[in-house]
Amino acid sequence: MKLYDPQKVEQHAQQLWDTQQTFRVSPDNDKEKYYCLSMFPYPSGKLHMGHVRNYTLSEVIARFQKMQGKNVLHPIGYDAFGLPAENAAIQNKTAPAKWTYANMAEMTSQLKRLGFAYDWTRQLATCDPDYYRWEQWLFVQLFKQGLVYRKDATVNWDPVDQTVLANEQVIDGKGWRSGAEVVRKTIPQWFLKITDYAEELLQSLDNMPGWPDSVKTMQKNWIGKSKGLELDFEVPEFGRISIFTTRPDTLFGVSYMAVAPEHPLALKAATTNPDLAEFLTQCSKEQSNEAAMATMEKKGMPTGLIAVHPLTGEEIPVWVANFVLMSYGTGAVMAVPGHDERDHEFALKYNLPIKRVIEGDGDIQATPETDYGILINSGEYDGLNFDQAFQRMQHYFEDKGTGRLQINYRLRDWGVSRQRYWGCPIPIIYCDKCGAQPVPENDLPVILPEDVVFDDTGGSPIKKMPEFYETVCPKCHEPATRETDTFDTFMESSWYYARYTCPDYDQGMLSDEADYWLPVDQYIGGVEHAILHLLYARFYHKVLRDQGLINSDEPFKRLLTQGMVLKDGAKMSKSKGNTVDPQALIDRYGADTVRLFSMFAAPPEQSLEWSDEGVEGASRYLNRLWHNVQEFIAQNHKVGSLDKQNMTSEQQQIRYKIHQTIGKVTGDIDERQHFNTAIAAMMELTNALTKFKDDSSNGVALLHEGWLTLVKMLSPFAPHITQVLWEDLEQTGLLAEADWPVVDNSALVQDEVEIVVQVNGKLRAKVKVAADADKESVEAIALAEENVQRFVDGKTIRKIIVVPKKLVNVVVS
RNA sequence: GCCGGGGUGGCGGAAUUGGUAGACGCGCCGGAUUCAAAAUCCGGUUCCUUUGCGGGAGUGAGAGUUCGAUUCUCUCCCUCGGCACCA
Repeated sequence: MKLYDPQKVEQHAQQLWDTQQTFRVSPDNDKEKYYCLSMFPYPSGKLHMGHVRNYTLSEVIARFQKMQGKNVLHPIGYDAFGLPAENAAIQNKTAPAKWTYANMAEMTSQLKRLGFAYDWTRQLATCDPDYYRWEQWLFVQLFKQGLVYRKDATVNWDPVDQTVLANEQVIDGKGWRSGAEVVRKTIPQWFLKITDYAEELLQSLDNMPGWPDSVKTMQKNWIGKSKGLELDFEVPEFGRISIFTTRPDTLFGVSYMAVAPEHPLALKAATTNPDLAEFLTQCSKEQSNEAAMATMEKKGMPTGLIAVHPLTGEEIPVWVANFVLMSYGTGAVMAVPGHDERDHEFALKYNLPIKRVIEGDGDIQATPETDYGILINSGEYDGLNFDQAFQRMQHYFEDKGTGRLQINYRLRDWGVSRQRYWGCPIPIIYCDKCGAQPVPENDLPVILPEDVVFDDTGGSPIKKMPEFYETVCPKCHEPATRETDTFDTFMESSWYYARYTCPDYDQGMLSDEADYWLPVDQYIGGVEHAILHLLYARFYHKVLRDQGLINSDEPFKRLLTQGMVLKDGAKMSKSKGNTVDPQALIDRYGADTVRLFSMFAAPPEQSLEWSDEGVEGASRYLNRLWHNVQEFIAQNHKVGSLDKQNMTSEQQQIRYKIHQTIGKVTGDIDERQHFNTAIAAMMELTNALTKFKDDSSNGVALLHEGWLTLVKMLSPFAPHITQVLWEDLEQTGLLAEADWPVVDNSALVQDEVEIVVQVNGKLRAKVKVAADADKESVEAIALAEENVQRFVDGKTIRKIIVVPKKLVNVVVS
């Protein structure tokens, strides 16, 4: 009998797919298309188990869909720009490009060794000028259409290295290399008007049944639509300032105002107030990310300025507060400590008045009451509820011209400028006379020089390369300066899924083929991308649609968010030293085992706890399968057709098991996407077939059907071993191109079912009844059970609940 | 802090619509095979109690709804992910 040699088996199968170009696809209008995609990897070095898991998930779905007869696009590429390449460049004294290309080559060979069913002809890398030139082209179009603008924004500045730091490079408020205290610095940067699409991005979520509710909720909250009033407050010594509030009903409870440290009012007041100026400097050293803002100590300082309450005429102090965000609303808020948590905390700390203006009987001085209610202490507005008060105030301020209805979004415009080298150059030229000019389309792409040297500060080399940034103005042809910032790498990952449909097209960003394949039918990737990447990609898709490049509204029909791969309860990482190298496992057990284990260990959405023993188990299972099928083949039976009319009870049972498993596995892959239970069901079938010893003609026919069915169903998970078993079972063609098995409902008919008998909800017996037995006879059979009688005897039967084909519950007292 | 997940045997997990808690696998225990070991095969394996049949408890903690709750509701604890310059 043939022995199972994974390395030999896998080489054989991979060679077949390679020479026959099995997974190369082109549009075919005779077949239903299916586009299956995993989030592409950042080429950080070698593959890690998270990659293996991600790509095996899309692999199983892609191969399954192909066996359903669909025209399946399953591509792969590299998200090649990014910070780690620069870090490696500093550390290893190599150019980021060199490091990146070497990593891509390494990872490609690993992906090939895993036998993934990719169309390798469509491979792309985002650092390729043939890719990013179209990103630059799109940016120029958006620039011309006014969807791009430049404004000042905050960055982390390392004053020693004289460089901008990513949030990740700021550790406890200090630069990661220099250790210097990082400060906030404001510099002009480019923005995409994603907020123009906020409403559509929000509305479309209601029409995306293929996305997990959790992701849709996160995006909804991220967009954060809120309806409120924008109100103008007169500040006699400054002018008018606007605030945004969702709670105008609490306007009479305002006891102070607060503005962001970057607010013009704060800056002006600081010019004559050294203490305030010092406070603003302090604020500029605090981290500006949202988590830090929310958890830091709330601090403030009065500006000395007074605002006039628009309804009562009362004078209220204007404070600067470190928790007010310049980037949300107007950068100024009215503070109602009686009915807002944060205002309350601040008022207690600085001894500001707390007023009750919503009915209630708690101690408002001790605890704020944030629920809606009936207005009190609000003059003519007393007795109104939230909606009434909102409307009357809206009308009042609109008539006066000092307030207006305002829909606000928490979502901010997308800042795309990065002061980094290893990214796509922003195609802009600055001219002293003509201002910022887009690079003419004929001059695209602006190519990033790849032969560069990094110094120890980590600053971008192209900022010191006159041969890169010295140019002429495309309008007046006078000497001008090229933009040296590059794009946020989310720009590349926002449209790569579309470029896979036509990766070599050089006449435009996308060809007609895009609309054949798009939208992506199944997208798979880490849950950590639930908001940013997925929101940016959705935005980009709508932009591409509005440019007339594609005709769908959303990029990803169905989304599967996979959990992380853990070892010893922690995320695998080099610094923790708890990584597992998939390559070593492939060398030892083969790709099929690694793939099978990664699918079997946990359902895809959950985190996966690594287990060396579990891999051993997967390998053992494949060995057992191989052995059992080879043993069946070695017996050299003549396989005839099944005589369904004359089956023994055992034969009926094994046939039931085969077809029940087909239903289970198909549903688990297609609908539930719980691949672990699909594998468990196949293991059960393997166990059942192994135990089924029957040399009769029907027995052999059933075993043949069973093993063949199993080989087919396991093929998306373990395509190599099953391809060889398929050949050994004397089947023709490639298993990857075979039809998926279909359930024969006649095999699932059962005359008898087992039902559970409970007394007061506790299991007391199991009985077999006819499948079509009526309620009365089921009750009678259940009550006749000896162990049921023990618990019913001497008590009164209150009622009997019968769930057909499942259970009987006798309620006694 | 805010938003979104997760918590079930010794371990990974199963229970799909409120209906047998622990499928499948790992580990462990016992047996077969072997000169011996590895590998393989067979059997057992939630905990407590019982020779056995059986009984009791049990899904992070506490309450609630229900004939019946791992599943629904509320409060709390722990943990993971995201928070806009990591990708």
